[in-house]
Amino acid sequence: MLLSKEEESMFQIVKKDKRTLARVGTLTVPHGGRLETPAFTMVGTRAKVITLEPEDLIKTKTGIIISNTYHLWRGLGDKLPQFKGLHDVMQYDGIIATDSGGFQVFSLGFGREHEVSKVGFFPESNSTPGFFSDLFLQIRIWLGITNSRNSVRVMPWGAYFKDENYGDKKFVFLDAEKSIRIQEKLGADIILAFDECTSPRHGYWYTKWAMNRTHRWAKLCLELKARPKQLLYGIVQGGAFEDLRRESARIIGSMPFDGFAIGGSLGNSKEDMYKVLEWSMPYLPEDKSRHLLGIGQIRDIFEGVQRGVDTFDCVIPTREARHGGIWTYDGRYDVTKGSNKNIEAPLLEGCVCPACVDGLTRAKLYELFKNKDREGGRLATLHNVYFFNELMGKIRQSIMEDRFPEYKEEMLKRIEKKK
RNA sequence: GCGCAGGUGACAGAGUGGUCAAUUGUAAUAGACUGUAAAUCUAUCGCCUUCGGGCUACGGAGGUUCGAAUCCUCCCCUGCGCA
Repeated sequence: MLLSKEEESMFQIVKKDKRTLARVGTLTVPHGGRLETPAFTMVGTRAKVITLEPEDLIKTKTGIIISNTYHLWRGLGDKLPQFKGLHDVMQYDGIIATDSGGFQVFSLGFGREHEVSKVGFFPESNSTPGFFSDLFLQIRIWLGITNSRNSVRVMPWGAYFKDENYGDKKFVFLDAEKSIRIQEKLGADIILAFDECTSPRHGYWYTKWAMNRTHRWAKLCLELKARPKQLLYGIVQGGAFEDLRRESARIIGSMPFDGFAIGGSLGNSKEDMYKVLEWSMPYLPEDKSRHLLGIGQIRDIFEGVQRGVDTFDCVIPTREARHGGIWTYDGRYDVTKGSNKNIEAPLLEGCVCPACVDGLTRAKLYELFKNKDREGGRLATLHNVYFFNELMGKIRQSIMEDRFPEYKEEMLKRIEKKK
């Protein structure tokens, strides 16, 4: 499909909020898909949003999905060359992105060793490692001496992942080139540069060195990318250190990527995370879309939009659904709690998600969860996914109507008032 | 009536002289989940507590022993088999 002149720019700003950096935009990808932003990306790591069927994606108004290079690559093994492409496999016409595998460098590596998520919360650890501690760590990694939980070894040229099927003996290797080649084969509309996501517990120096690797790899990804029909996004790193974040955003932001993602360790608190956004955003071209990787809680979505984020992705709506967490405009509740046993009401009053419209009640969903019926997880996922998509629509609408800050305040008050 | 086999915390089911308030699983309750090692994980789960400990507990009643859920006696109950 040929793009008209006005569609040449892959991202178009439709409306800018006057009081914040929030904006409504349209993201167009080469295969023809279109997305109104701000939008939430559902996570379908292994080419499937867990529990959902193709028709469910349409029913939940899901406009964009992100799959994962590492998991698909490992999962497909030697069947990768025969892979028909994500749109085919998922039977999905919306926009599909693939993460590069850079997050697994962290999640399977120091995420496990440090037992943290990328937004860490450990107020007790007030001291960050110093230069020599970081140097020592860097040398240990290169020598392959890390905690046994850590199954990744990052080298200057790429990352080695322990192959769990072969004990500790065998490693598989992923680098910028391989990640790009796999992502081209997977055939998403948007692909991401291969990066190294660091841990919130890494010190300044290690974070800086990792950031420099990410920058080198970013340049490589740009040079190696062959397919014009895929958009390539660069990833800003730099942990929660202001000068690193600014440097990374400046360097990545000046490269000719089609869009930009903010990744990474986002610090030790929500405040850190919001600061990271504030430090990075000024260096990212305004006319390119900005994605906040792996972020997801309702408050974070509002704070992100306020600071200029266009797209988010997170497992929260889908994973929490499978665990019984039901999202509503009055916060989240756990449908597996006994208090739901006799509540003959929709999951959310007035909800028009496919599950609620079908007559699902809290009591019925409670029962499905108690019976360990997988249908429970599916129905809860339908609801949450619809809810998140609907919420993003309301956010877009509030920006269009110049009342985003008020809407944010009202929503956060409602959503966080509980308990 | 005789012969076996049993009776353990909400349930299932370990334990057969001390380290047992009693393994484990389920249920229950609470919590967590942020580019999916996750349809998962954690905590609590007899009563009281100044968190040191105290008290009541393994069908019931006695007994042996320094010490019993564990051994003995009697009783009650359940299942299977034979009458």
